[in-house]
Amino acid sequence: MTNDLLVILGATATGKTRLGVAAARALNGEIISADSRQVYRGMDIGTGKDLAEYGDLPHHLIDIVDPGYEFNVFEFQRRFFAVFAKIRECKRLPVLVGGTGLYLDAVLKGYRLVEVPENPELRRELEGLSLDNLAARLAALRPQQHNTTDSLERERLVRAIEIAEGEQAAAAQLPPLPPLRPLVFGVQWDRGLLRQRITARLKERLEQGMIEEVEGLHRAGVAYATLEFYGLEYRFIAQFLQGQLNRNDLFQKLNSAIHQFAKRQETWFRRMERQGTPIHWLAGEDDPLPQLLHIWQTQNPKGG
RNA sequence: GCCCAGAUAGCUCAGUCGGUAGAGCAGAGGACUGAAAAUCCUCGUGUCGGCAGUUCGAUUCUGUCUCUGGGCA
Repeated sequence: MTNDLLVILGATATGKTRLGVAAARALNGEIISADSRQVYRGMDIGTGKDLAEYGDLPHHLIDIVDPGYEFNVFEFQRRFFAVFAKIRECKRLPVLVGGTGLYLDAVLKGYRLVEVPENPELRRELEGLSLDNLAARLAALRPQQHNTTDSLERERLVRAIEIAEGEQAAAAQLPPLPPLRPLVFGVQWDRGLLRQRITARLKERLEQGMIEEVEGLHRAGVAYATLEFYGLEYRFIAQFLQGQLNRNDLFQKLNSAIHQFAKRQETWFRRMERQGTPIHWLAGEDDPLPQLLHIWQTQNPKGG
């Protein structure tokens, strides 16, 4: 009972925030966000924070770092378990809501992530090596890499080597993660309808000043390269602001990039199911709350 | 009304010196453990506008019709 966790996942624009808030209200819960971009302060319209929807409902892991900071899965996992424990102490129900598949899996599958502090000795040793040598060294430690930029930037290469070596050293004495008893729901739409919603939402966001938001972040010191790495609205608007895209291309290209993103999210969720995480799918077209509560009640007969 | 150029995958177009065709984009599927809204992989049969002619064989040549641009009246 004390390890209960309600999870609501879904692609972008499925309405999972609204459902999460409604469910948390009904079940005496608090929201924990699993969104790799809503952690950043000031990135509001572009990440679809919907802050107004929460009202007085406590919500966590939103607006916790400044733009430019490189947040990551390890930090997410650590902060999640800290917040989870706190909410449980208050005898409330943690409601994990989000669409970042990697983050969801990090807690649901209990990724064994080791804290690897900076290693000055190793850094000194790597200082003299060329990029090629660093890349070779990383490749030896970790045969498959998933991010080509890791081998193009010195700073990231060094950090990647540091983590790979630190992992090997510390994996053995990793403390176990607290057990969870999750019940996972997914909000789902017909793909064509979801695309229509995304397009409509993009128009609204542009009218709400999304371009000005990105402009402001850049003026406040966030480099265009960083904004571009944040992807989607931040990437394409940064390109627009630098004169690389006209207004029409901004809309068209960003729009289909978000469509493609939604598809990738759904691919991840399907993979989660295949790998053993049961997901109760709810149709976004109908009001999914009653069905969610019904299933929740069935799984938790004591009520609560 | 006349002249010219088009009509090929959902869209933009390439191509076939006559043997039924291929790119980009869109779309679909997949991978994924320290920036994951990132990064990467795979997938292209469609009356080649309609009809008729030439030909063993036409999307490709010829005629004609329809439609779309542009020009001249």
